[in-house]
Amino acid sequence: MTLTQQELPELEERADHCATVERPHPRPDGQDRYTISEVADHTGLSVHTLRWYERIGLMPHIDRSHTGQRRYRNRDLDWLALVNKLRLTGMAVADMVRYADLVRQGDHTFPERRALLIATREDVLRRIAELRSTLSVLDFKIDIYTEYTEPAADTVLVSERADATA
Amino acid sequence: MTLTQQELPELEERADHCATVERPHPRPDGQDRYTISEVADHTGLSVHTLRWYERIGLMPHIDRSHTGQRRYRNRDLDWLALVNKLRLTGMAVADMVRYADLVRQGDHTFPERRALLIATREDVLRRIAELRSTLSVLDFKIDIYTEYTEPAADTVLVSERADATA
DNA sequence: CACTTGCCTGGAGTGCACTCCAGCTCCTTA
DNA sequence: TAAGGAGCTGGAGTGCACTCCAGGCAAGTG
Repeated sequence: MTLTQQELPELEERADHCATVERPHPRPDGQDRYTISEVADHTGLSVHTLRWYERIGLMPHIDRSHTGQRRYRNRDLDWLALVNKLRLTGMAVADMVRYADLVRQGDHTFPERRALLIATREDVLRRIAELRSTLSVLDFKIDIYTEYTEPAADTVLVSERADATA
Repeated sequence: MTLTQQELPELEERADHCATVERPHPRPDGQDRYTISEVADHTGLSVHTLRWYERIGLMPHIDRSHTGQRRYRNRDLDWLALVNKLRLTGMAVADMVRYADLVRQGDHTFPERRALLIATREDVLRRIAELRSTLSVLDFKIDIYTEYTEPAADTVLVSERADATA
């Protein structure tokens, strides 16, 4: 409990930071022709995964060099950043492919895209609520274990037992 | 952004609610001998999953009826509630089994259990931060689509284009 | 008594999201 | 020019977390 209160500012700060400070592109537009391994380094995804994303239709068309090697652009990095975020929220890859399809189909899919994002947003809110609830449980149990493993010298030991499920 | 601010109270409320209002046991201690399907209904886990959890060592010993059928107790429901929460945070089943092992080994594992919970807690905080960051991105994109799909009658249409990765 | 329902077991199967492999081309460096 | 390294493809393999199946037992119902 105590810890939850303590951490709130930390969370806010992080969220704001991530929202406003976009990681800049490694190279400016015009000189943005990244190899697959550069993109892997930048995004944290493996080269296997990058090729696989393309196969399943999760990526837009990727430019190729004259020898057929992939050359990613800054907009591809942006797309991958979004995919990465959605992935971390637990969104299924199939749903992301659905969204990619909508983008490919053109501007008339704006309402559908919007609906999909709003549904995702609701889902993210639910997950945050779940996590905060879990955090309370963890703090409760950690407090109990702390009492048992680090009893303060000037404190009378509580006779209460650590709860059965701890 | 606007929406994020708006939702904060909702999140807090939910977290507090889940933390403080424990769902009571369906039956009081002493009359708590639930069949596997009752437990499945209560926890939302399938009977398959419940049996599988037992097989892999994620459950403590479960009582059996004279005919060999499982009879779960209230403390088993409590344990499953914890497992369910940890599962929703993305904790690997193998890690939960590790924790269950520590519980089985007895009180001398208190420090190790505490360390494990603290590590999990850090992980949960990271996930919450990620989700909040994703939320910002979603709100940003939703705002853009809202402008394009529901332009207010008294508002001049902005000429800015929806960003490329939307 | 037959029938249905619920539970039991060990083991096989499923879906997802990667992850790796074999065999190839192309380019650079010694 | 030989060797090494990065990239290419289609397809096979992996690990996780379930999910289902076959075959059987026990209790309740008409």
